[in-house]
Amino acid sequence: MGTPFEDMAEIDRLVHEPSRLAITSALLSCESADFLFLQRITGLSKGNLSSHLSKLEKGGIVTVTKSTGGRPRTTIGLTPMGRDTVAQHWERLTRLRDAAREWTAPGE
Amino acid sequence: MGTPFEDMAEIDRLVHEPSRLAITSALLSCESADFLFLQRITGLSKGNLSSHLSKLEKGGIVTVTKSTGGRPRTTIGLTPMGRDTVAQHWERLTRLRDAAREWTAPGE
DNA sequence: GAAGAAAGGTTTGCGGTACAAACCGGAGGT
DNA sequence: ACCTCCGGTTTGTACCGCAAACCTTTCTTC
Repeated sequence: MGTPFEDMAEIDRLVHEPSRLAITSALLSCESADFLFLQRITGLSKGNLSSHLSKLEKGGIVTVTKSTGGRPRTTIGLTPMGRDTVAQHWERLTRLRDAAREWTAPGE
Repeated sequence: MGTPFEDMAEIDRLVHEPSRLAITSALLSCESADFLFLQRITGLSKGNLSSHLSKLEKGGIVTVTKSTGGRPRTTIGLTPMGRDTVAQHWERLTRLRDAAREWTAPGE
């Protein structure tokens, strides 16, 4: 690991994207949530939420399971790896902010 | 303002982009920095740093001033508005993380 | 039991963006 | 005078997010 500033280059853009950061952060504190609930708290349209979830699923961050029988119902949860990834992401961001707080330009 | 989750929709993507978040956060704690210094701490290529700075300048976040006479030298600093924008950005991010920490899914 | 409305998602089209790599202009060395 | 290298800018391409159109399966109502 380099400085927090350099580290931003390695940031996971899959998670960093604002809507997905909201989704994954919401999922951090619960086992799972259903589609409509996520839609409500993020304010995203069905279409965009769906496409964000597909990307997160493809990236191994979340699992998306659809109920069979009755009205369709989709439940979303973080994978163990996803949980790690999101946690690490927040760590990096926090380190960056803290570094910015403490730091003054060298050579000045 | 809505919930921290909804708020992510309003996040300023100009500042949120990882490289630019590194740049602007670095600038938060100093009056100004020169091009090469920013390049060094962020690890960006000249080309990309330059293009990020142009976007930040166009968005009114930073000022970019070039020295005349002698070797070219470019100095970058946050505008007052830029300083506000970046600070607000961090506030939003912090609120999101804190919300994710405290929150458990309602109705479950 | 058939038609229509509607919930629950998916796909598509397009405008915008980041990054790598080519390019450029002028100062210093020789 | 030439060459080279520092300090940036421009360009070209591949990807990405968003809105809006589209699909599919379930309820409702007669």
